Amino acid sequence: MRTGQVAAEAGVNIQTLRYYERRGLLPEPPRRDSGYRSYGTKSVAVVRFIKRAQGVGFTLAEVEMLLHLAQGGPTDCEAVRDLAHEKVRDLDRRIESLHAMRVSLERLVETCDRPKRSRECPLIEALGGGPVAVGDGRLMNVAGERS
Amino acid sequence: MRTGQVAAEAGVNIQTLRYYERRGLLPEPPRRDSGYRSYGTKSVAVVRFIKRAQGVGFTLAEVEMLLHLAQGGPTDCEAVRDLAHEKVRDLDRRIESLHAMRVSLERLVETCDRPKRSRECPLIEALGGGPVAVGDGRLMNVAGERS
DNA sequence: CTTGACTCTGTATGCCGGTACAGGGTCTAT
DNA sequence: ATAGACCCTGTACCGGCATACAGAGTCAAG
Repeated sequence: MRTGQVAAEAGVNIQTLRYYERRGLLPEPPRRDSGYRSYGTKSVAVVRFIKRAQGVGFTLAEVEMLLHLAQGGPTDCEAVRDLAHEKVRDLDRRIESLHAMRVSLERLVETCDRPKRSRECPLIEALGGGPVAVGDGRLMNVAGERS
Repeated sequence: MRTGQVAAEAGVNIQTLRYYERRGLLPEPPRRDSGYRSYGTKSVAVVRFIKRAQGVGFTLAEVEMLLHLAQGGPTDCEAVRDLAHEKVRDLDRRIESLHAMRVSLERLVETCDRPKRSRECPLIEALGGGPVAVGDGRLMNVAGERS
C-alpha cells in the first residue's frame, strides 16, 4: 500500500503518517525504487490503534510505550511486564475517574428537573476533592517543581 | 483566598488560573480594592475538577461544556439533559476502549513468557480494527474533509 | 509524451495548553 | 518607611500534535 491509501483507510492525513514515522510510532516502511513508501496492511491497524489510544487520553509518548510494549522485544519480558502492570493501573485510575464522572453526570441529569434549581452540582463535588494526581504525570506539574 | 493560595491548593501554576479565567473555565472572582482577586474555596474544587477531567482525556473545551452543564442554567434543562447524555455515551465509549486496552495488556503480559516470542500482539489486534471514530470528534478528521 | 494524480523532502505555520518575563503596584512585619 | 513576598496586566514564548506549502520526482491513462 502507498501512503495515501493507508492514510485514507486509517482516517488520517498523509502528513500525520510521516509525523508518526518521524516520532518512531510507525516503523519505517520499505521503499520502492522510486522512493515511495510501501506499507503492509498492518500499518492501518497500528494507526487506528494510535488514534484510539489518543482519543482515550494517552499522549503519543505513552502510545509509543504501549506500542513498543505490544511489539515486545525478545528478552525484556520483565520490563514489559512491569510496564504493562503500570499501564494497567493507570487505566484503572482513568476508568475510575470516568465512572465517577459518569455517575455524577447521571445524577446531575436526574436531579435536573426535580427540585427546579438550587441543587448543588454533583460533578464537581464528586471529582473536585483531594489533591490532583492523575495517571502517570502527563500535564502535571503539581508541586510547582521547576521543569 | 488569593491567587497563590488557590494555585497551591489546587496544585497548579498561578498563570494557569489566569489562563482558565481568560478561557472562561473559572468564573471571574470578585476583586479587592487593590485589584487582587478574591477566590472562594469552591474554586479549588473547580480547578481540581478541571485537572481530573483533563487527565482523563477531555479537552478544555469539553471541560468547559461539562462545567457549564454542571452549573446548569435555570431553563436549559432540556439542553443540559441532552448534552449530559451525549457526554455519558462518550464516557462509555472511552471506558470501553480503556477496558479493551486493559484486557489486551493483561493478555499480553500472560502470553509474554509462555511461547517465548512469535505471539501476535493482542493490543493492536483488539483496538486497531474498524474505522476510527472516537468520542465526540476531538482531534478527528476522519474523512479527509478539507478543514 | 503529456496530463493529472500521487509521492517525495524539507521547512513553515497553526492551534492548544500552558509558562515565563517585564514593569509595576500592594501588603505586612520590623 | 522600607524590604520582601505577593499580586496585577500584558505580551512573548514553549512543547505537543499535527497540517500546509514549495519544489521536485513518479506513475498510469490516453
